[in-house]
Amino acid sequence: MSAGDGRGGEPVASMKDVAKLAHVSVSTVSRVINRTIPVDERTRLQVERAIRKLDFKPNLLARGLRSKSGHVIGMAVPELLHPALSALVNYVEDSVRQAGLQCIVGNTRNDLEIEAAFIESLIRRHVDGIIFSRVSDESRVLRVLSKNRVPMVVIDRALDSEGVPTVVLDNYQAGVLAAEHLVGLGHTRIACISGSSKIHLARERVNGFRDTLSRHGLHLPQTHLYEGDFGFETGIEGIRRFLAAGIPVTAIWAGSDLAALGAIAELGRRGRAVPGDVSVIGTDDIEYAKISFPALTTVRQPFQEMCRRAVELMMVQVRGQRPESTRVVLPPELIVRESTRAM
Amino acid sequence: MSAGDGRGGEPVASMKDVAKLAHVSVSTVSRVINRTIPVDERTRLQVERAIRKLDFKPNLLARGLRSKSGHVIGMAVPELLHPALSALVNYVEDSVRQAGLQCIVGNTRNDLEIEAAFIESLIRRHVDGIIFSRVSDESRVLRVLSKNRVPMVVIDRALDSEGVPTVVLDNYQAGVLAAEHLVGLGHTRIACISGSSKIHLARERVNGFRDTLSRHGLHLPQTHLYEGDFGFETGIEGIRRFLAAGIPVTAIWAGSDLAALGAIAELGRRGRAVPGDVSVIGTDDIEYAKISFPALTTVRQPFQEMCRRAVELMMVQVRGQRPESTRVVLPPELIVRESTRAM
DNA sequence: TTGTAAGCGTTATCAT
DNA sequence: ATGATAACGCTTACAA
Repeated sequence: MSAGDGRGGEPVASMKDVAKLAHVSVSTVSRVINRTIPVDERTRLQVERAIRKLDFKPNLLARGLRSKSGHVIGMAVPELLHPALSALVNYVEDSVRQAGLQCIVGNTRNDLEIEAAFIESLIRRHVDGIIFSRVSDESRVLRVLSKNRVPMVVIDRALDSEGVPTVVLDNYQAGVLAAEHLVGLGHTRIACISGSSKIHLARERVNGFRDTLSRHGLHLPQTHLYEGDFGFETGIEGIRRFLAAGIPVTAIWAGSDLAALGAIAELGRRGRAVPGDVSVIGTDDIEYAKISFPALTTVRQPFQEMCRRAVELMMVQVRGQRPESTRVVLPPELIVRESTRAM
Repeated sequence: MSAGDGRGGEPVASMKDVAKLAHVSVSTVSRVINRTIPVDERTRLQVERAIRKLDFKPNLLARGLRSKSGHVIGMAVPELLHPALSALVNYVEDSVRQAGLQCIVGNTRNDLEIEAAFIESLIRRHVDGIIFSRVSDESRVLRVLSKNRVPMVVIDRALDSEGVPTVVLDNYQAGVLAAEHLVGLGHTRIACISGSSKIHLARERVNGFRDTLSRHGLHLPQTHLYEGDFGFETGIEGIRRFLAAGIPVTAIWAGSDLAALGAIAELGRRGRAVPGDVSVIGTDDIEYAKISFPALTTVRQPFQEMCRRAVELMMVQVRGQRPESTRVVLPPELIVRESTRAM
């Protein structure tokens, strides 16, 4: 209510103000800031003094409008509370920041409407690029892409169609690693809790797992394979099924750490100790894997590297170049902790 | 290399193109889009047809430049992999989206340099507002605030200084709830693993805890209080100290769920069952509290509500109003799961 | 080396 | 109800 109450402070200096104070033209100020064209030492110092004096900060909106790059990218994930996906956001943000840009992140909540609206907004905002995780609907994304030609990279879940640069895990190899670990520990009664076989990535993983068991003379019958999703509940449900069917497993591979954790919890509640009675190995290596008890043995997805490569792939496009490879496949890694044990 | 190889597609329609196609002026197009001034039914239809035909999308950069609102806010958190903080991002993003804006999120990594650079960028970008979590350095933030007068809200860790709108947990009450739960279960040998007493919020929590124990005729000696941080390792270290000192506790309150989980893991490795031998209660109610085994009893921090209120507090300022209350204090809630048990 | 001026795509203030 | 036209703050030919 008193004087000086209103917000606003000093009314934000613009290049014009700086120019006036330094007795030069705005273009000279621009040159000093962007170091694009050599400027006389003396005038440069003058301009820099004026900038400091006015605490001038270039307006990124104006710059973006003019030079067609706002130095922002968009990142869409289907779920922000999921530890694997927040890891993705974390590492993408890191790489993006190192490249000098910022990240608009959107949680699409696995909702096509929200996803579409978010992408639409990003395009209106003329972001430099978009990084996607787990796209829910291929066609929609591709339509957006073809219309607007905004640099785009898909991470973690590949689109089958070519042309959209993609970073994925070698999912078959993930299955191989899990199977070899369990077999190496002497297990023979082995089961698998997986994502839906409709999802390419889930199929690949199971194939690698099954093939490797076969190579060791072991069989993975359909009864020993529970297909749910990659969530915690799926782990619980998988154990319930196996127990209800009286299947005497001593080792289980889960297609996600969350499912593995669900399995461990349910086994515990049913009086089975992990790894005493049953060994459990997960997939992903989310943060919780380290801090759970028993700490989770898992097939690690190199999230950090995946994100680094995705951002790299995007920046190449931003610079107007064609990416060398349009599909980056990264190897998984076995991380042995406490939840698996020799028979 | 073939023709049509270059990127760009059709060269993005602008309002001018729409105006030309609809045989009207750009101002009319603007009016149709913003419904700010009544427009003749017939011309409106014409314009709308042209918009559809050209797949015109207003350029948010230009709009932001002109109307001084880019419909973006910035959100800074010190750590994106921490489940409590990714919860914050999740819920803030949700509320912000519902308000029709988007979120630029930055992980400041507890690094003052990064934090300062991020905030600086947000200001250059003329974001509508900034939401902070766990500010590392008060003075710096306040300086930025006073210079630029950008709407700002601090969440989760209050600044002591008045004037910066803040949303916090009633930390004293959190301690009260934890103590009452443990006392109600019949425990008398009670310890506490807390954050540094230098942090106001940690002190408050311990005060609530200690006062409540006193009210029940119990004492919390300094030996039964381990001060670390809010991380997993702190839980481990706390247990080690208690065990090394031969302190026979039967119940522990940890100042974060992460520390509680660390405590449970270390107890397990030392052969103590939870809740069989020792009851453990945490603070926060992160996602992992539900899915750990045993599921974690905890004092819940209402993250969703906190974020909703924070965004609300910010939007009020964005609209140029003064917030009614400059400090919102939300009550914690006791969530009983499996990790605590009666003596 | 420096200045002038024309945009970038909007919104907002005038007239008409 | 509609149309010129001037900003918004910056970059960038083009001149000087």
